[in-house]
Amino acid sequence: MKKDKSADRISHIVNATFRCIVEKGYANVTMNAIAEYAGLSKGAITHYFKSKQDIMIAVLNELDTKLYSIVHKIKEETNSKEDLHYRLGLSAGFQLIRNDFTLMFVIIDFLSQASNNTEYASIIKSFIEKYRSLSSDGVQSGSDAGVYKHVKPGIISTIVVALVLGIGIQRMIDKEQFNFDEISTMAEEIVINYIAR
Amino acid sequence: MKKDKSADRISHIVNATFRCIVEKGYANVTMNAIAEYAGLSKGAITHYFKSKQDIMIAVLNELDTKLYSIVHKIKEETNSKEDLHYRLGLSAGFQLIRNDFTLMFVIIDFLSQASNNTEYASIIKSFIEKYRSLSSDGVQSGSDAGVYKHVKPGIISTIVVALVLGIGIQRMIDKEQFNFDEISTMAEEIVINYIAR
Amino acid sequence: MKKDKSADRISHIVNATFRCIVEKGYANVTMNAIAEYAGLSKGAITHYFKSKQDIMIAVLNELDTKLYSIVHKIKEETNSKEDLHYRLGLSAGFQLIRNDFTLMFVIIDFLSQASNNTEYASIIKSFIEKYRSLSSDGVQSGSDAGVYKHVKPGIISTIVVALVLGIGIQRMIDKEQFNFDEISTMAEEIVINYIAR
Amino acid sequence: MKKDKSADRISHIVNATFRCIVEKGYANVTMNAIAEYAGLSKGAITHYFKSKQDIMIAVLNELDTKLYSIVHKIKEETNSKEDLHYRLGLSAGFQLIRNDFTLMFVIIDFLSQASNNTEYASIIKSFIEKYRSLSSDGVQSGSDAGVYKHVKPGIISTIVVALVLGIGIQRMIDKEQFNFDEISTMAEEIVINYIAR
DNA sequence: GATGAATGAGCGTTCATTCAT
DNA sequence: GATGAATGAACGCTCATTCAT
Repeated sequence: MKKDKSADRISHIVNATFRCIVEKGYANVTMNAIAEYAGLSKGAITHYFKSKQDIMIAVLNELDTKLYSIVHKIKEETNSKEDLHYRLGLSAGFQLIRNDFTLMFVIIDFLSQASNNTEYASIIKSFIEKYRSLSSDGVQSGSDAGVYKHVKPGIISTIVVALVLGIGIQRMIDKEQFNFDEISTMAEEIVINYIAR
Repeated sequence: MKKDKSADRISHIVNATFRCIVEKGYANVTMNAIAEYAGLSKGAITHYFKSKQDIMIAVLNELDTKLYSIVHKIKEETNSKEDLHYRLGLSAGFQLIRNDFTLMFVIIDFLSQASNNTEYASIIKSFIEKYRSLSSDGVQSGSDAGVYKHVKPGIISTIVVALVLGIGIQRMIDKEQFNFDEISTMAEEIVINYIAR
Repeated sequence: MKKDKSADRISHIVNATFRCIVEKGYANVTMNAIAEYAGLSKGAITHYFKSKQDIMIAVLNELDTKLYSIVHKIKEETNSKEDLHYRLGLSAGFQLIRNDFTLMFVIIDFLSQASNNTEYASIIKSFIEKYRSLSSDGVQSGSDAGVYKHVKPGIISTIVVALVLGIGIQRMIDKEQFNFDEISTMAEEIVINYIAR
Repeated sequence: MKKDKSADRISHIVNATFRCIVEKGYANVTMNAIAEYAGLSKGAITHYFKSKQDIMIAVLNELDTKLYSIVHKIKEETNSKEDLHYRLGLSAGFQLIRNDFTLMFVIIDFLSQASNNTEYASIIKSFIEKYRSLSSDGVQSGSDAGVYKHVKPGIISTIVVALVLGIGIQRMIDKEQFNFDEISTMAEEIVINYIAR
């Protein structure tokens, strides 16, 4: 029971920190701000996490887990042979960043830290790889099922991930004018047009 | 002559700062670090730039200018009707980030700051727009020349930019294993396959 | 109880700063110096005050409060109709700066900052006005009681304050030789000679 | 001839610095600001003065000289036995600060520095003494001439100076509402009422 | 003479971290 | 468990002063 309470607190702090990053940006998140957002004292934060970096890693892992669960859910849903779109995982990715506007901000924030932080780097790398792997598996299965041409799944999946990231970034910059739906639909069409028989 | 010397110093500081960002990441660039990289005293830096942010904006503008000049050069080169690849501007983008490994790091760094810095945001936005516009023009002219299908150039160009950014990011994360050439070639093929008659 | 401890610390810092101003002069008071005088770290100071200016304003307000309480005390004491001296408030002012040698230093220091700091200016103005008002009331009551001639109390009180400030400044400059008692006695005599029936 | 040019430059710099103090306050005067006000380069300033403090001392000396010349002029004018006012030097002092609004600011600025700067202190002291001495002489001569009572001139002159300083300070604080003329007239009346036969 | 580039000490302030209570 | 007082290193920046040109 105590463990659960502790786990709750930890999760509460992680969520507060996530909101903090979304609103202020990674660089402007302070321990004070996290404490404020969490409605706890500064001391309480350091009681559960030994350093700021530890909190950030927990946030990143939480993000990874959240995204993975969505990815996994989609994998389960796309067993129909005809579903070319879902098989690719492109729609899934677009849906992800479409519904949560803040996701790209946080990903880019961590990405920019990753070059000087091996721990961040490896979590991000693993996440990207998991997503590519999902997409790759989908392509392979589509290929095996005869609905896709014979293509290298690893290459296609990289392109799929690139489109999600690249389109997400451009919407980030362009907020108001970006026609997300039209562009994401076209991106899917282009890829499927290439690999579909 | 004196003016030139001053301009040299300014350019020297901007370059030092760029290297600094590449090696340490934006967040870890300090005035002290810039001074060290530039081989000058801290005071000398503030003699030429009134604030750290001013240096950063100069770096970003310099980056913008550099990229634009390459983009412009490519525009001049692609007057042959048959050159489907260059017309799109995809090859150009890939070449850019292929040859300068550090470019993506710096772009992502500034991008992550942009959400809290309108000045950065507008420079980045303008750069992305310039690139999209180049690509868009290429698509339009290809369309007019009858080598491309009738497509919305604005959409295609967004996808082109997305591919360059998204592939660049993945190489950034994957440094050693990423098969940049194979992936970029395939990305081009997919897009051209879609729009070519 | 905890609150009291915090209030103690704040008061401790304010006192340390006051001593600092007395010994070094406003312009030479640094956060480091305040911390040293208070026997705390620099960080501890900013824990209680968000800026140096905030400390200074606290010092000035404390000064104002201290002086006002003396002024008030004197007001209570001067209900005897015959007490021409106390009624004016001149003796009170002289006593004030006579007993605390450092007072004039600090007042002049803040005064010199006031032209560029509206917050200081308004606190000083309010203090001066409170003192003039006390003096003015005394004159008026003396006038009503028939022990003073009919004079404009507002003018007399300004002259009273001027004498306290002007004599205080000259003692400040002249430290050793200044015959404070003889001069202040004569100043009172001159004013009382004018307004007494 | 060269000497004169140099003297001109020095005087030019001193004047620029004086204006600088008036507009910004002593604490905010920088070498850069002086150079700007003087329309010279920073190097030119240090060519004529070896340090910032040296310029300030020159400004203070210039101020002393200016004031002394006015004081001296008045001394010459007040040989008429009947002129009780001028003899005291009170009118002179009031005229001085009445016509040049900025004078009190600068005097207070230097005064606040004086406690930690013996050079400033001695110049200010000497100026105050010169003024007291003038007033004192006037009182003495008035006493000898039989138009004044027998009083201690040293004491009266201190009170005269106190009134000028104290009234000047109050006008400084009160800018808009201060009724300078009425108050200064009354101040004179009070003193003369006391010492006149 | 005159310039302004360059220096570096010192400023106010921020903030992750420690620890007594 | 929980607090927030306290620390001190590091930050961006200012500015009097020096000195090569």
